[in-house]
Parts: sequence; structure tokens; C-alpha cells
Amino acid sequence: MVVREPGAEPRAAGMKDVAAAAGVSLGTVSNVLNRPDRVSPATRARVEAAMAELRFVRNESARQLRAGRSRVLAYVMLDGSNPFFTDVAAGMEDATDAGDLSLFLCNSAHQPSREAAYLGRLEQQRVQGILITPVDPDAPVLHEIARRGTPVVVVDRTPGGTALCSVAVDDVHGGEIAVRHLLEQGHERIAFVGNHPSVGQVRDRRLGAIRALAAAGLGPDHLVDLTTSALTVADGRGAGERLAGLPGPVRPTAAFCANDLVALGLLQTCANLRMRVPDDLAIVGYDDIEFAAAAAVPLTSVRQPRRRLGRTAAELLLAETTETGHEHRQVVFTPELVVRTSTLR
Amino acid sequence: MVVREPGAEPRAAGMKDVAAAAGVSLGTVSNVLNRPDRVSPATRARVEAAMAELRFVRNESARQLRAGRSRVLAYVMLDGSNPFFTDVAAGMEDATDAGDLSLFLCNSAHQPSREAAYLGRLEQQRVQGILITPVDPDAPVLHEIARRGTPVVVVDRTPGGTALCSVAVDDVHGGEIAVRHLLEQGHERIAFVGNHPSVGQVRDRRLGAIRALAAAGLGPDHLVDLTTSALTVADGRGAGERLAGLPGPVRPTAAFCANDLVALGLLQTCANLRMRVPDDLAIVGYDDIEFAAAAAVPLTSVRQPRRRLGRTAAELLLAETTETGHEHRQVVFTPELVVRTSTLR
DNA sequence: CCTCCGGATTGAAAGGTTTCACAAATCTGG
DNA sequence: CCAGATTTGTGAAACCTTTCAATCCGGAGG
Repeated sequence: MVVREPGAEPRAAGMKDVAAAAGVSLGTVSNVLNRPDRVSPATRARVEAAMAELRFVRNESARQLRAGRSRVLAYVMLDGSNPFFTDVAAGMEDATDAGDLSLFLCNSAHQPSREAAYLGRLEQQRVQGILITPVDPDAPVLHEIARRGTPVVVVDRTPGGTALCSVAVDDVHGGEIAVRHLLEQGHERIAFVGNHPSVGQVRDRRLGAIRALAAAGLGPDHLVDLTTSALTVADGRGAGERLAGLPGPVRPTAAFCANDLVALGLLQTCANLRMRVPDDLAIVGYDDIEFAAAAAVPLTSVRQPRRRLGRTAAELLLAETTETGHEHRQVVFTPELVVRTSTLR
Repeated sequence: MVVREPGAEPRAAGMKDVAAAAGVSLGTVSNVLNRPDRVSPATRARVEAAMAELRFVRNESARQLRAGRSRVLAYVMLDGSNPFFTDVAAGMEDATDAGDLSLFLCNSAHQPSREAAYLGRLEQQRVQGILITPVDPDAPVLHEIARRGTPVVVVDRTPGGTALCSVAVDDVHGGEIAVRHLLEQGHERIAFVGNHPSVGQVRDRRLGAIRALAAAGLGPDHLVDLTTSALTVADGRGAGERLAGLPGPVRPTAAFCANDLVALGLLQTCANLRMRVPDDLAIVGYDDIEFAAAAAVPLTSVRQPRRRLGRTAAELLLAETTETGHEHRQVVFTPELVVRTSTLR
């Protein structure tokens, strides 16, 4: 009879305890776990009974220590509250569900310090690989991590050089088709809402916008920048108020927004201020998140293959861990314009 | 001079290598890492130089194995694509940022099998604790995990019994204030859109709705259930079409939606079908996600303190790991109604 | 009856860190 | 200049699993 102090937790059972309870050696318990076919059915049953009895839970740290690597991938998201990134993550899960892998999500929320903290911890955990949409895709730390042996795949950005795998969408092209569409609708002064030069995606979209203007023979002064501190719905609302405050002659007749969140905020301000969309202001968003189609005025937006982006990134990462002589690849998808009411008068 | 085979990775350096390079013992390297004040500045500098030189990365598995516990919390989300849950997660990050902890997010996406897989892996990893919005809050597995030593805090549900900590919002009350508001606006036939009996939160909200009707002397037949297979924007759109198809006399004049995503979908169908909101149909959502205020017709919604929910949950978990003689607590917050245009004629 | 074979099982080593009792070196004050 | 205290540094054990060479056993073939 076992007498136990009330409240004294019995130490969690390890394989050694299981072995003792089943009257076999440690090695046999390990075999039951890892190569059950090498163990006679009778023994196996006895060991499994002991495991159930003792509530044995495998210790992944010890496993990993021995094996040298884990069965975990991680995605460091730039912004967990933006549906775009959660959709990308869903695509990654499609790929990891296939293998015997877990995907852990980390949210850097645009903060370099948090990103760095997560990267450090993930590397220390010896995760099998890191997927990341970085604050700065050319930060040397990404290459350092890869060089030390943890594969890194950059998502939704293409870092310079070919030392890393990456999966991205052609943001310059996206900006171009968005503004070309507005030009075709007869607009000549176009606001770029959510200019935020530190975000590469935004820089590229703006560059595409300027190219489209140039192709139509219009100078970059036809693009009116409305800078915001971030790219949230609230930022869009604020920018909308500034836009509405511009005097008629210089006020743009159309807005190209850095992403859909900003566009939704802008749209809301228009509704509040009785500006008609698209008559007083045409609006194009970016990402085509689910809420874009569901907006007050359904939003024209540049659609990115987000789920595919995530799945491809995870597949590249897995390829990197299994292939011998892996060649880094930079995949670039092409976005497409989805035209809805917000630009059609 | 070190000659290295091209492509032959040098094995990652461990503390032993650092010790050798710095000409000190293993114990000293450990002291530099964990108790730097116990090491003379000169020695410390030498060791740190060696670590930099060898690109030493601490092995968290080994640490954890020795220490017996990790510095990781995990939140198993019910639905990563619902902004409600990412906001809850942001609240948890507020709390973990304070300590020296990481928060990993896992998305069960309403699938019991995925939830189980994540729980198993997290337990094997010996994470410091698990936060979870479970598919089934009364599943015995949660108690089993807690009994085996990994603290579990249930988020956005209150499981039966007092064997676990939990943080939730009073969904019955939420349903009650939503429908009471609609009754006050003169509606007497109310649709409940997104009835999905397997989701406890939805059951409770519906129960609250029925209580509000009863308080007004109306029977439960005044609530018209529109069931959906999930709670997404698309489900809301579909339900909207069914609702619009009901013959005039039995068609409800107001809809209480199980969450904001469904409400947004419903709203969109109304726009497509030229039903005016709130004149032809008043709509109340639930969660007050950011997009609710930004909708075509700004949405009346039941607001939950989501960030606070997350922060409190993480704090309870931390308390459980540090306090001796911890008492499990069940915290319940009270939601409030945010009235906007979608119900005000 | 002996040998050899294959399947089942064993025992010990290894993996990288932390901890802790202990030794060595240095300092304090008498 | 010494006893004792303090500061630094050491070495080995422990954490739990996996792996692998070695052993054991019962049976088949000679």
C-alpha cells in the first residue's frame, strides 16, 4: 500500500518507471514507443498497460536532445491581428498537417524587439525551421540563423541575394494594376493612403503606383501621399479625415490604400462625412481579405494567393530540411485585381 | 590552420566547446550564463568572447530537461481567423511580455483532432502552462492534463466544476441585453442567426435571447432559428438568403447574430438584396470586433473585453505556476451592448 | 546432441545543460 | 604572518530519452 503525503505530487513517471512496473528494461520501453514491431505482442501489451497505469507522458525535451532536432515549425507573423497573416498561417497548417509536425505561431506585431526575442527562443529550441514575415527582410540576423543551421524561409517579402528561400507576391505589379485601373476609370489625382516607408511591401506598392502613372504619361506628383503611423482601420479613418479636409482643387478623386484595413477605415470615414463612394472618392484596397467583399461598399482590392503563399512557404521549408544539396528558391506569385463597387460608377 | 571539407557543417558548438576555447571548466561557462556575478570580469569576458567566436547557441532542450519546465506558454485558439481570438491572444502577450516568457499560438480551427494533437505535443514539451478555448470545455482530457502537472486555463468558457481556472464572459447576459434592446426597438419576431448547438458560447447567447423574450412575456417561438454550419462571413451570407426567402408574415424584422462575422455576412446579403438596415431588418452582432464598427452600416454589437480576457487568463496561469496552495478561480466578465446604426431607425 | 540462426531483449553510452559540494586562491583583521 | 572568511573556479552527477552492439533463447538443420 502506498501512503502519500496529502498534496505531495508524485514525481511524473519516466520510461524508467514504466520499465520497472512492466518488469522489462529501458530499451524495451523505448522499442515499444519507437519500433513496436520489434517487440513481442505480450511484452508490448504489458508495457502499454504500465504506461497507462503510470500516466506516462513522453518527455519531448529529452527526445529532442538526443535526436538533435524537433518536430516543430514556427511562423513569426508581422501582425497577428491582420487577417491576411492568419490566412497565410492557415495555408502553412495545410502543409504541416500532412507531416507529423506542429506549427507554432508567434506574433511580432511589427516590433523588432519582439521579433528578435522570438527568433532567439526559437533558435534555442532548435525548431526544425522558421517561417517569418520580418520587420526588415534584409536584417543580417536571418542569415546568421540560417548559417547556424536553422532553416529560414521569408514569407511575403523577397530578401536581397539568394541565400534564403522566400515566397512573396509581386507588390510592384499589384500597385501597378491597382492604379492602372483607377486611371482607366478617369481619375488623375490619386491618394496613396497608408504610406509607411519602413514597410517594404508598402514601398513596392507605391512604386508600382508611380509606374502606372508614368505609363499613362503622368508624373509622380499625381500621387498624393497620406502617411499613417501603422496600417490599421483606425489609421485609415484618420487619413480619411485629412483627405476630406483637403481643398477641392487638390483633393484626389481616388484612393489607393496600402492594405484593406486602411481602406475599410477610409471607407468608414467617407460614410460618416457623407462622401459617396465611388462618386466622390473611388477606393482600391490591397489583400482582398474576406472583410473587403463584405464592406459597406464592396471593396475593389488586389488579391494575393494568401493560403497558397503559406503552403508553399512551408513546403519549401520542409524541402530544405529533407533534400540533400538544397538549392534556395525565391518564389514570386502574381496578384490580381478584383473589381467591385468601390471603383465602379 | 583549420581545414574543413567544403560543405561539411562543423557540429554546432556546445558549452563544452566554449569552455575548452576559453580555457575554463564547464561549470564556469554555466555560471557566466546563469549567475554572471559569481564570475570575475576577466574570466567572463574571455568566456563571452569564446561564445561569440564559436557562435554558441544555448540548447533549450537540454536546459529544459535539467530544469524540468520550460519558459513557454501556449494558447490553443478555437479559430485563428476570427479577430476575436487574435485580440484575446494580444492580451495574453501583454502579460507574457512582462515575464521572461514566450507565448506560442496554436490554431485548432474547431477540429477536435487538431486540438488533441496540439495538446498532446504541448504536454510532451512540458510547456509551463496551456491556455485554451476548447472545442468542448468539459472534455475530460483537460482535467487529465492538469492532473498530470501542466496547468490549464480555459478561456472564453467556464467548464463545470472548480478544478480548473477559467476566464469567460457572461454569454447568457450578452444574449439577454442584445435581444432586450431589439424588443425595446419594437421588434417581436427575431431571427437567431448562426445557431450552432455544438458551440457552447452560442447556446448561451441563445438562452439569453430566450430569457429576454420571456421577460417581455413572449414565448420562445418568437425566436426564429437560422442554423449555419459554422460562424463565418460566408455562413452569414447564406443565412441571409434564407432569411430573405421567408414569406413576409413570418419573416423576422430583426436578427441577433451569433457573432460579428455572421452579422457582417448577413449585412452584405441585405445590401445585395436591397433590404434596408435597420428599416427592413435590424441587426445585432456579437464580439464588437474592429470590423463591426467599420461596416457598411455600423453594427450594433455586444462587446466583450477581449484583451482583458486574455491578459487575465495569462495572469491566472502564471499565478498557478508560482503560488503555493493555488486556489482555482473562475472569472466571469460582463459584456456590454454597443448601439450603432444597424438597430436605430 | 551440437551448431547456427533469427527474433526478442538488455545494458550502457551519449546528448548539452544545470546544480552542488568542494577545492583553490585571495582577502580581512588581528 | 596566521586563522578564518570570501570570492572564484572545478568536476561530477543528474535530467530522460534513443541507439546500438551485445546477449539470450528457442528452434531448425545436420
